[in-house]
Amino acid sequence: MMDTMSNGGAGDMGVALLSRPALAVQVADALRELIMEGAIKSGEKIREKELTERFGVSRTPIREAMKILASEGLIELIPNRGAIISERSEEELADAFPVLAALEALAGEQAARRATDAELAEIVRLTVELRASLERQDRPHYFEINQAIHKAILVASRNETLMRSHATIAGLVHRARYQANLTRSRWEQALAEHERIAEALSARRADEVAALLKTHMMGKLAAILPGRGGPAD
Amino acid sequence: MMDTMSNGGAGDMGVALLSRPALAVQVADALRELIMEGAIKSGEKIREKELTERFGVSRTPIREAMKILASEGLIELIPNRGAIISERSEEELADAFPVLAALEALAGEQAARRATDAELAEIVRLTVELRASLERQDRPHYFEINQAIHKAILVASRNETLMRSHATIAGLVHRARYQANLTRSRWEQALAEHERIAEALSARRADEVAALLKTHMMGKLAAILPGRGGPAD
DNA sequence: GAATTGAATTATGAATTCATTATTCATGTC
DNA sequence: GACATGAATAATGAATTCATAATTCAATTC
Repeated sequence: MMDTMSNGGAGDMGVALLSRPALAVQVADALRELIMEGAIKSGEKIREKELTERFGVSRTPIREAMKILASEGLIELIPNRGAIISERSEEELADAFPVLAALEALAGEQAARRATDAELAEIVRLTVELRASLERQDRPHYFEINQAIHKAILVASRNETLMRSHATIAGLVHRARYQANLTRSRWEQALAEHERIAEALSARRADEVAALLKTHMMGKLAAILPGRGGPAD
Repeated sequence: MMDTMSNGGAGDMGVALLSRPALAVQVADALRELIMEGAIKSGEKIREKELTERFGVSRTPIREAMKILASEGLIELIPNRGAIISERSEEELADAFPVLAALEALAGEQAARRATDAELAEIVRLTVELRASLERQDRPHYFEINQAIHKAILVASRNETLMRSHATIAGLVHRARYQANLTRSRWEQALAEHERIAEALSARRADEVAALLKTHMMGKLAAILPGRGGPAD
């Protein structure tokens, strides 16, 4: 027992001696990871006992972790009947994406005003790398760099509250959905949008960055749910 | 014991026979209420034992509730040292408001497209009432109607995810701050903005509603934190 | 043979207990 | 008299135990 997450001695990991996060938080992070990576399928029932065995801790921190994830909307808690991974209906996806788009637009707007020159240069560099990965047809790498760019914009916005909100919504729209439905033409279009975003960011044209990011995100939705993501929705 | 929140017999309240929310959720709601109403001051330390006595339940549901509130950012959990009500620094307020503005702008945009005619009529009616309360110099009533309008727009957006995100951020920027710093001229200006919003909504001019709401919210920030809320950030 | 009822099992909800970490206060030393 | 060290106290973190609700399965009846 106590295999996966030792909370015992002080010199366990060599790092994090000062104020280790509570077990419940560690469990929540681990579970979130599992859910977002799709290791636990949507609609699946979560039994506390299984998690107890998987993580090697008692039910108490597990239950606390479930409360956290439930408040984020990642799982659904049914009284006396345990938790299930929330199914994301098409409707919920169609709801979540505009919110994500609005948050990213704001991130871009604030990043255009607040980012350091070095941060902007890094985003430009990543965008160049993005084109390279498209030309190599390297989807996993494209995907990775794409994530990094969006993350960099968030960070450059210097808005902690914004980052938290974004992380929550992004968690709902988990990434499995992203990679699918990426046709070559959509791929090219997305890259062109990214290049315009990088350019507008470099010129610190805040409003334009915001508009471009919003369009970009809604384009993603349209690629995922054809017929629902149009700008007129 | 078991005074405030009885979870015992089935016929206790007559209502809610089917799947009563777990105690932890009830505690979380009650605590959230207390914090948002300012009954517990910012920066104050929360002792689990006090809450145990106040609510008449054991520490377990209390601790689960605290995890929920912490994940919402309402309180801060320090390992082995309990929780404190998060102080909102001016910086955090200045961060949170643009997020709130972006979310309300999206709500307005979607409401303009999705609201029923009846919902739009109700928002117009509330706006008329808003003017009446200004003319009566009835601040509490103005404040109440104001809240109702923003809520109505959120509901009319028909976006559950958006409503949840908004509620979380709105919780951070709790209402005590609102009522202060409302000069007569700012009051008049805010009302004028509300009337333009109602008009644009009625005409279903989505983009205009979004822009107006964003400006309106940033104006609120400027009234609260002079010198930080300008459109140029 | 199908359906319904009730007992047994299993899982969750909450309380209690145990362990560990902070904090506080007193004592001793410089 | 001030600071440091250590013991006592109190609070949190997690495990265990107890209670209650739901599910399952078998037996009985129609």
